[in-house]
Amino acid sequence: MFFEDNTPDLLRHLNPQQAQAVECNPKTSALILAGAGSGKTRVLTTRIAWLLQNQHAGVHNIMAVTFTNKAAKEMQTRLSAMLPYNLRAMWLGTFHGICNRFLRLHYRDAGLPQTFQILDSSDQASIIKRLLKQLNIDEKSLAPRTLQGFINAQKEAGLRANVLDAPDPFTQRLIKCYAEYEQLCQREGVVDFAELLLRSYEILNANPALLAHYQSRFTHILVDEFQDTNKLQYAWLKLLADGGAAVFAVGDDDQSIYRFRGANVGNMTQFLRDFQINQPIKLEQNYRSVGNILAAANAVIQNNTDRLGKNLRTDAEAGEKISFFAAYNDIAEADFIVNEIKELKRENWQLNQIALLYRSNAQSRVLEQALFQAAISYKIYGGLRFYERLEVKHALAYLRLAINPNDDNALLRVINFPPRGIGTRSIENIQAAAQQQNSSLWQAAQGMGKKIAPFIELVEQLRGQVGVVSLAELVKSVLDLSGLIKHYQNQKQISEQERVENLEELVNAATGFRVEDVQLDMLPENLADNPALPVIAFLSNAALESGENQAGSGDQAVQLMTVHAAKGLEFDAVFISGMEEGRFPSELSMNEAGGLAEERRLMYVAITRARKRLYISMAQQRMLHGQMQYGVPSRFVDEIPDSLLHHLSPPSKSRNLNDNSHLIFNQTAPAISRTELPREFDGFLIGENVRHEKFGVGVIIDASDKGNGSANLTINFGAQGVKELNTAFAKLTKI
DNA sequence: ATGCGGCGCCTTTTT
DNA sequence: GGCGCCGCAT
Repeated sequence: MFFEDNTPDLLRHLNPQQAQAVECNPKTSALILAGAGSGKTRVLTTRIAWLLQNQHAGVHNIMAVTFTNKAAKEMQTRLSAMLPYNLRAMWLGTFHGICNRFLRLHYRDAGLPQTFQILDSSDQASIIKRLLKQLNIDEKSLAPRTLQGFINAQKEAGLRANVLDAPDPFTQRLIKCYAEYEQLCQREGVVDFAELLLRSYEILNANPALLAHYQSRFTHILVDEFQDTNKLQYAWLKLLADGGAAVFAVGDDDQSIYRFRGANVGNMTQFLRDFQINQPIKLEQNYRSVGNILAAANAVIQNNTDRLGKNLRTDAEAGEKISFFAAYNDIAEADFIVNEIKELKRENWQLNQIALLYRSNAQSRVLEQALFQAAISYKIYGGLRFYERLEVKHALAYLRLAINPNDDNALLRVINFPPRGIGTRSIENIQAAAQQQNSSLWQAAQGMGKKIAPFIELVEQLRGQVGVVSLAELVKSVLDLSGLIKHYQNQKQISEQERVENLEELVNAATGFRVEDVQLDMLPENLADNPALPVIAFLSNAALESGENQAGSGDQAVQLMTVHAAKGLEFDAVFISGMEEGRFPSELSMNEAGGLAEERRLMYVAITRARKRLYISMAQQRMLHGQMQYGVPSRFVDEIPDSLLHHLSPPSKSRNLNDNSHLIFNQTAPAISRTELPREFDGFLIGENVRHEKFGVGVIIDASDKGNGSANLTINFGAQGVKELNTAFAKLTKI
């Protein structure tokens, strides 16, 4: 199309819309609206290859940004396979990874120590708790979570404490704490996730020469999952592209599910305006799902307004209908899923091609238990990841002290772990001294008593090893000299033995760690002569990539994860569990403006993960957070046309209780039984779903016998409210 | 000064 | 079910 096209091979496997996207004008920006399963990654990587092969750009002119490390790696792998070039000069990584590289390169401009550490969200939470204590603010009057959310939201909007103002005293106090937090982090040389971006943006903005350099270098910026960018990320991109770079943004407004952490779908329309793009290019051909599944996804998402407008189509056959199962309780739901998985296994479906999705991590427990008892191997993604484990964080804290003893957070974490007789009192003394002389805890702790001396000695010893011994040796030293490993070895419980294994695994990770391989996090050249380089790289890697790829994807195991975690993945068979109103959509989202629409997009993401078969299930009763919850089917189930659904009727206990079916009952009884037999009230059970001609579908949450054969039922009809009805008068049908 | 048991409170999604 | 806090025993 442009110039001589010497890459027909590249385009051969693309459909016309994909080819149009890949070959669009290399000098101007473009927005690609790419539906689920429409070949988004292929278009993105082919575009890069096309730019290079047609000499529209050199490798060093390209920056490619993704949100997850997984996506970055995937792109890296595909590009390496596609192209004969060395791609090292290309900046390819996550927003956070790229900004990390940038700040390490320009640490002086950024006003940071070269060895600055990255806080993950739990590190940030503990700093905030410490801060509140220091400021004498009661956690009840200001929840740490609230402050943490406030700080991150402000940073993501590009706002520093000194430009904020508020009329109400509560917000004023938040702003004050934000300012204190900034100081604290600065003093300790630590940087949270949002700070990586904000600081990068600020130094570019404040330094014309620097900005000009990067603007002329990066002539092509490609962005994946553009719908997930927040305002700050967009401003950063816009600043970088302001010298005339062509931005190739790929996204799907229907898959925007990270609004809660600042993602702003509005960036897509903003982008069209700011970069003068007439028409987005739409990829609407779906190559993933069978017809019925796609039809269900389209039907659900159509209930959202303000979409950019896009309808996926497929040439695939209709396939099977979507199975819907309403279980009596969560355990029965898990049993249903396990039985279906067994059946799939018999039909030779690959276990690792089966995914089990849920809205929140807490729902995984029951499913896990059922899978475990059925001896079906499974793999859980998310939840506690490797680098987030307590013992691993302890070990990393020692490592952080080894390169920066002024890291107060790290010091507090391990000064008395394993226990070495430094109690709350001593720590308070150190903190007071530090505050008085405006120094770090480490400095204040010098010469403060004989209990503390061995700890100081220990840290000094570790510091002396940095750059002298290998990274793996250093980690081993940490475990041995600190007594961490011995501490856990002395514990009797099996769970503690697992911690020993994790620590050993950490040594393995350090042994296998190659600084050169961290190309994705891209450590800059000016660090090369710093003896702490491997340690810094290792720690950055741990913070930015908290072990998300540790799962052996090749293993034959059912994949368990939240719907969020499933984005970007696909499976032959998918189970969406816990489809109850209030769980999915989550009732917490209902109070927020636009919350329901976001939940619906989440449902859209969940449905479109499935290639061939989709199951949707719910539990009328569920034990969650130690409380019994009663649920009716999610509204999202109602939004799927009935013609696409296949209702699998649950084994109805109430119907069978009076005949001799107790044998069947025993047979289907959950392996882990939680309650005795449910009691009947005029044929109804607590937790059962019923339909009332006026109030619609509800769930029985309480009942009492009237003595004359009828019963009073308390029924929750959701939006229609809670009603008390007598079975003798009300027309109720079970469903 | 530390360790441990009991009690009350919260509870979504993640780079 | 998990976590922080408190009070008591060591």
